[in-house]
Amino acid sequence: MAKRYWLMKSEPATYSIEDLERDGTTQWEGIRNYQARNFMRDEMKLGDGVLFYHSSTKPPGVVGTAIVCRESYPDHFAFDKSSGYFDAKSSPDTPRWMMVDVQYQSTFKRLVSLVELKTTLGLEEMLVTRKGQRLSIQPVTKAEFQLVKKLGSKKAP
DNA sequence: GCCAACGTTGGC
DNA sequence: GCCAACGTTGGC
Repeated sequence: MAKRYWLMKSEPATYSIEDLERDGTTQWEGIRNYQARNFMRDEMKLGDGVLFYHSSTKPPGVVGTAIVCRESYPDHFAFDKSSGYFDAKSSPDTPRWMMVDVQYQSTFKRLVSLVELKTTLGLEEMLVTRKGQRLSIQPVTKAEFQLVKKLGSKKAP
């Protein structure tokens, strides 16, 4: 199975690339959307590349990269009544929600903004650029991953 | 199984 | 803070 590539959104107020750099690795808990869960459960494999995207910020955009370092397992925050991610319909016997762990890889020299993704030849097809696209985990192509990484590792265009 | 109501996401 | 887009829920 060839290595695949993903874009994962996070609100920096909740969890930022700086947090990931500090922690080294993190659990990607709290995904409560079936499509996103299915990507984690069925398709994200050890070693896959991740574009780390900051959402709900000015401006939103890709800020670094990470690597999938643990394949899917139950999101136990769904079992914890005191967690904001609690879901009564998920239990240890029949877990509804899954998560993966990701490992810090790099912080870009500069943010590659959503506007730039939309206007860069070769990136305009990325799901994140589409109106109304809210999926917090999205597949990206190898070419898109490499191009975004290249843009982010250079100073402003 | 339809669909209206509601909640959430996330850019602007 | 607004609101468009979309997903989920629940009555029927």
